[in-house]
This record gives sequence, C-alpha cells and structure tokens, in this order.
Amino acid sequence: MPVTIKDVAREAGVSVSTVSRVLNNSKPVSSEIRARVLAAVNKLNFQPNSLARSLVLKKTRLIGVLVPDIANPFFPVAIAGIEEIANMYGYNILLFNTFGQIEKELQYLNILKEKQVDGIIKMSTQVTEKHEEYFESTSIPMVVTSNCTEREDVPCVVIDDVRAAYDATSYLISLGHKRIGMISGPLDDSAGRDRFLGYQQAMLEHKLNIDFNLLKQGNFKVDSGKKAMEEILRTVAREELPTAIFAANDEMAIGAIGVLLDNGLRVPEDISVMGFDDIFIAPVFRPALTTVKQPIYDIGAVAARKLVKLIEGEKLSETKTVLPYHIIERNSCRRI
Amino acid sequence: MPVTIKDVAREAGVSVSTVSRVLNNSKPVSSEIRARVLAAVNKLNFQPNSLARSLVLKKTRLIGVLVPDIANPFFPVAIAGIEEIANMYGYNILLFNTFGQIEKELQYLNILKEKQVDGIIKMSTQVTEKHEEYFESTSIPMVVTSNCTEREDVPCVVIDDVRAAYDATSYLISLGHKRIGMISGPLDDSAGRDRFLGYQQAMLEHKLNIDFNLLKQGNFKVDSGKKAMEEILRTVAREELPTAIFAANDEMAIGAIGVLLDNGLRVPEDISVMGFDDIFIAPVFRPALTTVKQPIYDIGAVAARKLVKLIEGEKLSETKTVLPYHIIERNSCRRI
DNA sequence: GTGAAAGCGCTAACAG
DNA sequence: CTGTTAGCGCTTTCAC
Repeated sequence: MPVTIKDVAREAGVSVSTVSRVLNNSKPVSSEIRARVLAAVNKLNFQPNSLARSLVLKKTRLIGVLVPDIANPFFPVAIAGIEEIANMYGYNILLFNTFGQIEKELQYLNILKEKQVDGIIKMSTQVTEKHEEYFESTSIPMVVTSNCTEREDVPCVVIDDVRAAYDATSYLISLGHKRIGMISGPLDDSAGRDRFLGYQQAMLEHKLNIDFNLLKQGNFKVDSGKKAMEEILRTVAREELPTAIFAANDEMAIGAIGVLLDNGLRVPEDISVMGFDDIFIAPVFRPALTTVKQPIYDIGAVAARKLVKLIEGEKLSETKTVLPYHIIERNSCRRI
Repeated sequence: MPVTIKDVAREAGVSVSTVSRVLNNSKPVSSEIRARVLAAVNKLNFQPNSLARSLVLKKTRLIGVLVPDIANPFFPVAIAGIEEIANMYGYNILLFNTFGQIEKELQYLNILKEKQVDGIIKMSTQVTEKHEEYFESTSIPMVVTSNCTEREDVPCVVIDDVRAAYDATSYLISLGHKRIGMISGPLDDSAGRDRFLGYQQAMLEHKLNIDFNLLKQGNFKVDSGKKAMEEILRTVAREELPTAIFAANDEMAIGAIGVLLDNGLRVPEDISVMGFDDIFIAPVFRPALTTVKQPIYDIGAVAARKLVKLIEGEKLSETKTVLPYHIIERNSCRRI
C-alpha cells in the first residue's frame, strides 16, 4: 500500500538504483533525471522505509538509552541532553526504564541488540558480571554514565562522586558541624556507594565520629528521605540529634526537610540539610537547598557525543570523562 | 559477522523455515528437531535481527512518543506510564522531545513514519492544519493526550481542563477570594488555553472582575512563574494585589510562591496560590501546594493501552477518554 | 550516467 | 512435519 522506491522509479521512468542515487546523493546523476526523480518523489509523497535501508546498511541510527527511573527528575534532564546531541547527528532515542532491576536491564539490553541499535547509553546502576558477559558478547558501542567500571574499554562520563561527597561533607564540617548524619542511596548503586564513601572519608579524615544511628539508607526518592528522617527522629534522643544531614540527592533532602519542619525543627536553624544534584526544585525550595550541583544536562550531552564518535569510528580523546561539580551554597545549611 | 538464522539452520542441520517456526511457534515442529534447533540457538547465542523481521512482518513493535518538554516533571511520569503498558504488550518507546516547536514535531512525525513505528502517542501542544494533513496522509494509529481535536477519529485521553480550572477557581472563590490573578500557560497549548478558559468562566459566572493586570502568561516553567509574579508585584499597587493566584501548573505556582516569599509576602496568609498537576514536589513543598491533581501516570498508561488496542485492530470502547481530576487542599490557599 | 541483479535476515506460502 | 523459494524495500556492485 505505501509507496516504495519502485513506484517512484516507475513514475519517473528510471531504475530503482537511480532513485536511490538521487535520494542519497551517492553517485552523480544527470540533472535532468534527478529533477524527474525528485518530481516523482514529491508527487507520490514518497518516504523511504528506514527498516529496509537499515537492513542493508547495518545502521539504524538508533541509540538505546537505559535509565533506572525516568520519574527521578535527574534523568529527564540528562535524557534531554542526550536527545539534543543525538538528534543533531541524526540519531533517535529508544528509551527503556529499568526500575533499577538488573534482570530488566539485561533483558532490555537483549532487545536493544535485536533492534540493532547503533549504540547504547546506560545510566547509572551497577555493572554486574552479567553485564561483563554482555560487553563481551556484543560489539555495540556503549557508554555508561555515573558509573565507570574497571573495564578500561567501556567509556564513561561521570562526576567524581566520592570527592564531591567528600567536599560536601567537608563543607558541612567547615561550617562547624560535628554530628553529621547521612541519608545515603542504595549501596549497590555506584552513585549511592561513592557518595557514602566520600562522606565517610571526610568524617574520618576530620576525626569526626560516625554515629551509626544517624546513618539511613534511602532509594533516592522523596519518600525514602522522609522515612529516613522520621526514623532518626524517632530513634535518636533530642539532644543527640545531628546538627547536619547530608542527603545523597536533593529529593531525599527535600523529604527530610519536610519531616523536620513538620516536627517543629527549623532548617537550617536547628538542623542543616545538604542535598546533591541540584535538580530544578533546589533553588526554589524553601529553604533553598544547599547542594552539590552536577552538570546533569551535560552528562547526557557528553555521553551522547562520545557515543556518536564511537559509532562513527572516531577516536575518543579520553575514554573516561570526569565533569566538574560545584557546591552551591544556599539556605539550608548554616554555620554553627 | 553476527550469527543469522542461516547459521542456526546449518548448525542444527535443518532449514531456515524450521528454525523460524520454532522461534515463533508459528507451526508445529517435532520435538526432536525443536530441541536441536534450540540447542543450536543457544550454542551460537543467536539473536534474531528484528529489522529483517519487521521488514517482512510490517510491524516494528515500536511506539513513537512525542513530548513537548521532557524536563517538565509532568511528562516523565506520563512516559513511565506509557512505557510500563507498552512493555507489557511487547512494544518499545521511541522518544522525541519537540520543545513545543511545531516544525520540529512535524519533522519528527516524518521520521516516525520512516522508522515504521506501529503507533504514535503525541502529548499535548497544538494540532495544526499540518497535523491534519499528516493524519490524512498516514494510517499510523495515533492517540493524543491533553488535547482532543475536533476530529472524531483521533482518540485521545485527557482531563477536562476547562472544568478543572473552573473548579479550581471556584474553590478559590468559595474561600472568599475575589481578586484572583492567573498565571496561565501559553495560549496556543490546549492545556494552557483550556485552563485559562476555565478560570475566566468561573470568574464571569461568579460576577467577579478579571483585572488584566493580574493576568500573566508563562510557559509552564518555574522561571516564567517567577517572572510573572515579579511583574505583578512591580506593576500592581500593594493594596491592589490579588488575594489569590491561580497558576496553570505547579512549577509556575512554585516559582510565584518563591517570589512572594522573597518579597516578604506570606503564603497563604497574604496571598493564596493554587497550582495544577500535583507533581511530586507539590506535597513536600512549603507551603504544601494546594493544587488540581491529574492522574499523570494513568494518562500515559491509558493512552498506551488505547494505542495498543488500535494497533492490534481491537475496537475502542470510546475514542475520547476523560480521566478524573481532584482538587487537593493543602496549605498554599486559605480562607479569607 | 544508468540499469540489472544480488542480497541484507527473516517469514510465509507452496510443495512434498 | 519439513524444505524450497519468493519476496519485504532498499543499497550496491558490476556491466554497459
């Protein structure tokens, strides 16, 4: 039913190869014939079938993107960055939400292979043995973000989460805080683990005691931040409360602040709270969130740029790109 | 290089059609041969090339999704709904960010056609003549959200934005407010237009004056809410200030509240602010946002369900699905 | 410059 | 039940 290259050829009175040539500018075609072909294309409103094209070219101009949780405000921004660059180079995005489930991710990785995507961007979460197998078994270029593996051959774009968390914690310490709690992310997630490591490192290095009662693990969502804070409030005596809380992301920080406020505690007067990411809400939240700003959009954009290079066989100037972060001082932390 | 169905056939000592049959369970195959084929598939780690498959089947199991702005927290949640249902039925998502630009959207629509997607979900923004042409020219099933057209044949899933905005405004009125301003969305966006209409309707019906100085247009982003509020503050005398502001979405409401707070005005004591959408931040924001809750995830899920039905030739029980909304009373609006 | 024909990897008649 | 074969719509040698 749809019009094919054959129809165009017939209409223009030429061969299909000629049509293909003018469509792709792959070989010189006399201007007279070119015009006839173009006219036919227009008249029939022909649109090439990219499946057929891809099948012979072995190129789909498709990039698979795996995110753990698209509803987490971090990822849409990164995806926007990916999309923008990908589009610029003529690639489109096949999106998969893994819910952080490793089996789902593996399953999707297989689908991506079947769909013959030209490349894959895998955002955060862990890299398991199964992944390693996958890396071995396929030659689809892949770049990962927020999580460099030990494998030298898998390019990645990250920030230095450990150092960022170290700096954030040190910032809190420089403000005079000594009892600093942390609401961490899941420890099987690299960002979760690294940020916890950074916190630990800073505490240790400053000879500050880590009170395990002030340590809670969340899942990067608002609710888990709430729960963590509630638990701290419930289990820790008033006078033992931390003077500062470092949350592994802004969402959890916001959840924690809500609970604090609801319990008549003031932020930052009674307790300082520091976030991580600097999502859109951080500057407008009250108190405006003191946080670690990640170049979220750029993470996506750089990953996409890297992947495109990889796909097109260019050399990467560096396989691991570390992007800068900044501590943004706002109003949720105070000097004591 | 990659292993094809031919390789499997050779390995198993059967014909390609037999391999195809066991892979698709399309025809009975003796269990002995089936086992041999499966063994070969495993041994060679064969993965069918879905391009070739799609080319002959004329079915890609791909759904194109067009969103105006993936960074707007509304859409990721809707996308999650789409993804979940689509996946359940074996479809994957091709994502496009249109930035609200109509030409970009049209361009993407063409790409989707070339990519032979089985269906399209188009979220919000307008439906122009060009779109109409597109609808005419293609037979790809499409469902639109947040924006029903006059075309009876294009299924959609929406909430009644006019009535929701009407109810929201009436709610404010019922609280005793008379000077109610509005920060609307772009009027060429259906949600923007309808919500403004609903506001207008409620005001008129309650014989309340609409002060044009209290009307500002934003673009659904936090910053535009800020700007709108700043402008109102700058141009309107203190004693003429509205007692309530209705923002066309939560982001703008949050932006507005920030400006109010920064200017020493209290929310809701001095000015009430009502939002729309109930994005994740609404309940945790301070003051917790009084808003109109849309079933965001469901909008995506229902749209996807509808589209799948359409693709698979099932009858739709209704072409237009109107989902319920609810006014959520929290702390950003007060009775005066 | 242009056309004929092979083939990308798979499915689905059509025979047997 | 199983194999042979003809395409799906396109690109690309290879001749002319």
